[in-house]
Amino acid sequence: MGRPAPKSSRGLRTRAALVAAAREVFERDGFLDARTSDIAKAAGVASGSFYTYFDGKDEIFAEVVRQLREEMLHPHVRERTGVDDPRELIAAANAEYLRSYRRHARLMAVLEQVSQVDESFRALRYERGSALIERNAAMIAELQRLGRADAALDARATALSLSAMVSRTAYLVFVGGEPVPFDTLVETVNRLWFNALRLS
Amino acid sequence: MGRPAPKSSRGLRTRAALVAAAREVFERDGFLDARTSDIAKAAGVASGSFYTYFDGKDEIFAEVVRQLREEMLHPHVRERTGVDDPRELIAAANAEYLRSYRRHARLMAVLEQVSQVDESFRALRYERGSALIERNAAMIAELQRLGRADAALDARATALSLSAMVSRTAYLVFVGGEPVPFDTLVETVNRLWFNALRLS
Amino acid sequence: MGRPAPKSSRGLRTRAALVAAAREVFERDGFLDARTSDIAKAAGVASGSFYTYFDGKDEIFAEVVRQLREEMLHPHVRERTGVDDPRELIAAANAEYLRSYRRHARLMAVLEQVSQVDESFRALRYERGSALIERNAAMIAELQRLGRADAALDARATALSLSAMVSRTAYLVFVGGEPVPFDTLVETVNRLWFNALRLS
Amino acid sequence: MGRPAPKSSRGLRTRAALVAAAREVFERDGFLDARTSDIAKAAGVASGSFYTYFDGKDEIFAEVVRQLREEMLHPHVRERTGVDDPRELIAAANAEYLRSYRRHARLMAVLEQVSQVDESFRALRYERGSALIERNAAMIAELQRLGRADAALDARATALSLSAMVSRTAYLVFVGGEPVPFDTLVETVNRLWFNALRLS
DNA sequence: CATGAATGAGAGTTCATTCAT
DNA sequence: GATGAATGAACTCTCATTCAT
Repeated sequence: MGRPAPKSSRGLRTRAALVAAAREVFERDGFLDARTSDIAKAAGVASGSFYTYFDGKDEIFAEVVRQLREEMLHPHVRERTGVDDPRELIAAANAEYLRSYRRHARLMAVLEQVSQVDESFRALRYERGSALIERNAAMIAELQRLGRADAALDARATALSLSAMVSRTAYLVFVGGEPVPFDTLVETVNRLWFNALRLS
Repeated sequence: MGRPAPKSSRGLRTRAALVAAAREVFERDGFLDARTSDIAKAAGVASGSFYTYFDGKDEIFAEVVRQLREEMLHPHVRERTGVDDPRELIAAANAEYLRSYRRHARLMAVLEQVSQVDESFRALRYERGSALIERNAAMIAELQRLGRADAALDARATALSLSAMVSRTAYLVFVGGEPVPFDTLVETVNRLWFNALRLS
Repeated sequence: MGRPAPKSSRGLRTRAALVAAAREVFERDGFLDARTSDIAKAAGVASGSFYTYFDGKDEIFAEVVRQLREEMLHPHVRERTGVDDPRELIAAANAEYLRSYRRHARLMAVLEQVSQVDESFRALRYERGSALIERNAAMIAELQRLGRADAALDARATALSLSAMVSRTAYLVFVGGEPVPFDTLVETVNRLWFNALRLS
Repeated sequence: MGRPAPKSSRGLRTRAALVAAAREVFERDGFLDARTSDIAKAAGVASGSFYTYFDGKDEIFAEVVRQLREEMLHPHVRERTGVDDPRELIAAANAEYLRSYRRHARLMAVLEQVSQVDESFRALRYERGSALIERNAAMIAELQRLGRADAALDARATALSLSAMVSRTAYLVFVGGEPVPFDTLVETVNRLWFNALRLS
């Protein structure tokens, strides 16, 4: 699956140029209207060269998303070990997520579009991929066990709902243009989490 | 814009058959893969007859959505005058919305898809359509004024976020197949609203 | 399988024009070099109209071959009941086949080409399709039983070989241009059959 | 025409590897579906290296066929001098041909395919190549002159037909899978020759 | 001599929309 | 009003061949 990786540095450069061009084209045109030939042109290569590295639009989009994930996860998120106040943890995660979303809003919009169209990209969305929900559910359950969160809530349904709330609101604001200032958004979302969980 | 409404009863019947067929086809194939010729075939008319009544796929989809809104709003929602306990009001609205969503899940999925693709359908979604957000925001502000809801929350951002939470979670469960029992979903969502607002 | 049959007489005409055009194009260009767009153009219709009636080159070629078979089998072959001298029967069948082959030489050449390329057209060749071999084998076995043909021959292998001889020689002469006069060809082939079988 | 023969032993090795690889690829994929890049890959060289030795697919195929002819003709055929019973000569030639055909069935199938597609390869086939037909015709004429073969037959047409019979039947059995045991095939073909010629 | 990336013309196919009957 | 055939622009993907390194 997928074309063989380039063996020369020239190939490496061309491939990278294609991915960068794809990102631009996807952001500009959306997934459906993007044409492989436009990506090739934007990368400054012949249309056929696209197929030296990718099997089609899906493949290169997957690569773009892979890069996006790196950019959204790497920075600070996991490195925040040592923090054990759940409020701080949640607040930091939300803020980080919203900052990332804002930075990559156009691409997130495309990802959202693709998720609706292509089953296989569903998993890449915030609320589902990578067991984020499960991790949050576990955290909530633990807080409930410690008597620090509302015990009447179903941990998993709560994790799902609150995560959905953050990602969806981010979409409505950064992509949909709902007029909410960034700081207000972060504060509101955080406070809603705390209140919702009845975090002591 | 739009084709003239049919005058004969035969024309009325054909038009209705097309709309019903469109709904089936959209539910089965999604918006993008639905072909006008398939809709015509499903309605038992010639492909050309489609254009006697509609200008294209968008037009007939708009009609289907118009019907959907009728079905989702009419029943009991607005008629629930006289109730003034905010908890009951919110709980009833959420439950009703989730029930509707479940009933029309396939079409809601298509609507979601279309929203991503076609700018002009964005407005039809739950969180924005018909000033629902604004009404919720007003309600929240009123509760805050009465000292019955967390005064620290931004009313509009809160209305937006909580509405987004409900609709997005509905999507994840009813369309995406997230395994959450219906009653758990309703209870969780309601409780999250109450907690989030600190409804006294 | 296959596109729906035309429902109007106009459609019938267009379909027929496409088949006729296909025959010309196949005879002129061979199967591999024939383009569906050329067939459409030769039929005087838009390139897309081709697909109103056929799924692709294979489909229309199959239709051309179907017509060819009609033309090659109908005329006199089966109607020659009442003849029971095996020599006459064989001679008549060979002569008829060779006459047909000569008449349709160009198309037979294309059919030969396609048989080499596409598994699914193999069966259309003379030596295999339609149990011709089996019928000949049965005839040979019967003659052997009556003591009128060389009993030492394997009936089926003989039928296969002699049929192959006729069709292949026809190909070499009518398509390949081997310089053998028609009458010489018929006489030689007949005499070879008689001798080979030792028909008394 | 054709690229210059390699001078270094390294070049010699590469060229030989390409020819061997070509043979495998042709047998596996047929002529039309074989890609020069696959041949290069199978030979363990870069795709561009192919063109150091050959001008294209046709060229290397010609080389493969040249090798095939060597293998099919060299062994015993010509060395059988001293035999002058025509029956033995014919029987030996047929048996040898059929044995060779069976051994190289896959490649013969490809050769057959190519003959249909490429004019310039027609001449390589059994029935025409290298004056075999003419030699057979001369032999038949001689036998007729000696009164040992049916004088009523046209010598050349007969040579053509009987040769065609053998090669075509071989194709049908070894490539087409017609169920005829090898020994039955040889015996039948031989006896058909003898009978057909009325060899005394 | 070997490498492997780059090229780009070209063919098949789809389907929304029109319109003569 | 209904029919259904006709249209044709648009886009993807392949692969033999070249050539700079």
